[in-house]
Order: sequence, then C-alpha cells, then structure tokens
Amino acid sequence: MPKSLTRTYSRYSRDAAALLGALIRETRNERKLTAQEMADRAGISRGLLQRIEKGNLKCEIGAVFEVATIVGVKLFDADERALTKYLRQTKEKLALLPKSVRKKSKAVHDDF
Amino acid sequence: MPKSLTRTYSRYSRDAAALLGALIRETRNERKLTAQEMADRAGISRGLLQRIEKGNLKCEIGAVFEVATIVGVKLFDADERALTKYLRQTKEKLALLPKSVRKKSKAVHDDF
DNA sequence: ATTTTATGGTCTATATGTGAATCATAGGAA
DNA sequence: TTCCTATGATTCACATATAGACCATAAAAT
Repeated sequence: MPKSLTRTYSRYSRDAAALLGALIRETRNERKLTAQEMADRAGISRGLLQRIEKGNLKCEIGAVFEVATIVGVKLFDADERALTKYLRQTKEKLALLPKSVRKKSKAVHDDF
Repeated sequence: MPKSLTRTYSRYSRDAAALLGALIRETRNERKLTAQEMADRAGISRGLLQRIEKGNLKCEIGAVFEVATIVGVKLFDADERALTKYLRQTKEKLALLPKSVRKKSKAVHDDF
C-alpha cells in the first residue's frame, strides 16, 4: 500500500520534462495542430496532452513517448535505425553479464 | 471515465523505453549497485525499478527520469547547463507565440 | 461588432500504477 | 557442499492518473 507517494524530483528531471513539453508544444504550434488533433493522433485525451506540455512528471512515459514520437522529438538524439541497432547490441551485451550483482564482501568478519 | 485504456504504442516508443531500461540496468551493473540500493536512491520501490528496466511504458515519467538522472543517462543528449539554457530560450520564444492555433478557414463558404 | 473555436481549468468515476509483502530461484561466498 | 543475498515474479490494498464532461476565457474569423 503506497503511503502518501509525494515524490521529490531532481532539478534535472523537472527541467527535462519541462523542455520536452515545451518542444512538443512548440512543434505542435508550428504544424498548426490543435491540442485535440494532437491528442487524437497520440491516442490520449486533450487534458493529458496539456499536462505533458506543462512538463508534469506524473504522466505515464508511454503517453509522453507517443507524443514525442509524433512531433519528431527523438529521444537520446538517436534516429530510429541507430536506436534499434544499439538496443540489440545492448541486449546482447546484457545477455553475457551475470544476472545478479554482488559486492565484494565489504566488511571482514573480525568477530569470531 | 476511462473506458478500457488499453493503449497502443508505436514501435519507436517501445524501443526507446526498452533502450532506456537496458541502459539503466547496464549502468547499474557496472556500478555494482543492487536493485534495492538503486531504488532507494531514486526514491522508488524495487518493483518499479524492475518495470522501468524492462521498458514498461506505463511507469510515470518522473520516476524514469529520476533513475535515468542517477545513472547519468542524459535525455536529449544535452548536459544540464545546455538543457536549462535551451529551456529558457524555448520558453521565451513561446511567450511570443499566439496562445491558440487557428487554421486558415479550410472550406470557402460557397453557399450564399 | 458577433460568432466560432482553441485553450485552460475544474470535477467525477473508474481504471490502473505503486508500494509492500511474499515466495522461489539463482548464484556468489564461505 | 551449505549459507546468504539478489533477482524475478506474484498478489493485494490503496493512492492516483486518466478520460470525459463541463465551463470560462481568449482570440481568430466573419
């Protein structure tokens, strides 16, 4: 049971979300799209698009990514081909890694 | 009232989330951090971190950004200074734009 | 001027994401 | 081998994000 769930966000996260939202809005205006049209294309409600454009950090990332994709804002500055390529490489790399992380035993057992 | 809310996501969105999750996991392993430690630092639960690393698109973007920030994955390939700078510029730019978008009347009134 | 439309805000019902607890398994440590 | 810990997966109660409706305002179009 989540107690109160009032998250604190870093400045970077807030700025990133605000920037993304601003970019979305800017691009939408450039393309002369109404908020409703944009929301329809992304398959979300107009209210949610408003919150995304305002940089609200509590929106689901899927909706944000959909909108970002539509307006052509590429995440990680990677185009689609490079992205999927790197994704495949990363996954292959991960497959070779151990499945669990284990620290070198931090403390010596000096109690026996 | 949200009817069913089964969203469809574009391939790009899915790949982007998967890539971000993979990067997070990769970096976490490199730094020899356990999922629990990482989750604590980000102020989220271990279960949520798991979903993020799996590229689940229904997580809140704030949580994802927090984790990404911690592992040093810069969004939009911009460092913090450049990001905030661009954000300020964008906002100033937006302030000059009209507050609403209006299309040139698409159809001529030929009925009078 | 009037009309029309986009936006911003509020409110409600409901779908669902989240945190916490749990368990099983895997794998490093001793 | 036997611990011990990290991970993966599941379940559940609850907090809340979302869709949809509403309304007021602003501004473009007429």
